[in-house]
Amino acid sequence: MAPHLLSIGQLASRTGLAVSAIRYYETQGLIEPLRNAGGQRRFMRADIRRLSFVQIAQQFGFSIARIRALLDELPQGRAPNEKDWARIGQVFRTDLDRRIETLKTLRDDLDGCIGCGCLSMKKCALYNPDDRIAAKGAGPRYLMGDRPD
Amino acid sequence: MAPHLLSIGQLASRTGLAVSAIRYYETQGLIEPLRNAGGQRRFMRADIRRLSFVQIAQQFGFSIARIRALLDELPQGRAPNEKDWARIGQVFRTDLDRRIETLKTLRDDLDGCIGCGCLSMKKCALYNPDDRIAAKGAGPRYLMGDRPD
DNA sequence: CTAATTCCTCAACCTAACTTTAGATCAAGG
DNA sequence: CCTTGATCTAAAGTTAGGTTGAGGAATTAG
Repeated sequence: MAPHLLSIGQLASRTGLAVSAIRYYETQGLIEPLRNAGGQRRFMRADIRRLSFVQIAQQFGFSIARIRALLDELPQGRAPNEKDWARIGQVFRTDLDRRIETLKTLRDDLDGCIGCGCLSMKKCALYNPDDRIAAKGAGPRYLMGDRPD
Repeated sequence: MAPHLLSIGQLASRTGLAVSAIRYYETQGLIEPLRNAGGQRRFMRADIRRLSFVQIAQQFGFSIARIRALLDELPQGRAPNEKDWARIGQVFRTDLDRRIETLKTLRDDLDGCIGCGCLSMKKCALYNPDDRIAAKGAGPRYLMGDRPD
């Protein structure tokens, strides 16, 4: 085997991924291995980093589709350099900040609720959280079940 | 219909849930409606709050199984009071705090990475995150694909 | 009383992210 | 050359959290 090419099993042990997962990622367009004469997949060393990136992104809660979009921004011809990866890191950063803020707001709302008995009263911040769940469409207007009238 | 009992359609419009979702929640043990003579479900008003709680808990990212466990702590005979709900609120609070901390750690690690070119270098905090992903078993030791030697 | 709703159950389908299985082929060691 | 282990494809199975549809019964409005 060409010294710089890896079989799927070798890539699996280098990344910690299951062989089946790597094949699945190929169907999802996250990697595009070469094939040898016998039809077996042959991966470049850069694919190790690429799949490692996939795993990190998944820890961050990104979907396969979103990860593919990020990977599509990497250069095609050359191996990605530090700046390429750093630019993607910035996307993570922004996303994490947003998620932390969301959770903090939720927690703070909840704090008010615990203090004031919100979970059964009419005025709590979770009571009419239109802004937070607006994206979900015509959801419940009065989450804890009390009526407006 | 008894004045204090609700049909599944009424409960659906009061909670914003789909009728099918309410039936599903019953199969999952989140609610146990009565049945009328004709075999149709009849819900108590307290179930409005119960299902509203389910929706809030889902916003918090809790699984059905975990929500069922929380609901199981509510009193059986009487309608839950403020203290009952507040005790559960405390569980949310603890969980949220833990998740915020996790995300912050991840973000701070990432900040170091962006600053130092981590995403392609050998020493970044994401490089060997055993502590963070230990629970996942024998995962990759060197996430970004560089070898230890 | 009749028609229109609503509700019933059961089974099948859906997305995401994979794993498992079956049967066949490829590659490498002795 | 032969055996063993790795790989191949395609299809089906898995878990979570539901939705959809078929065929039939109950309720409600007029």
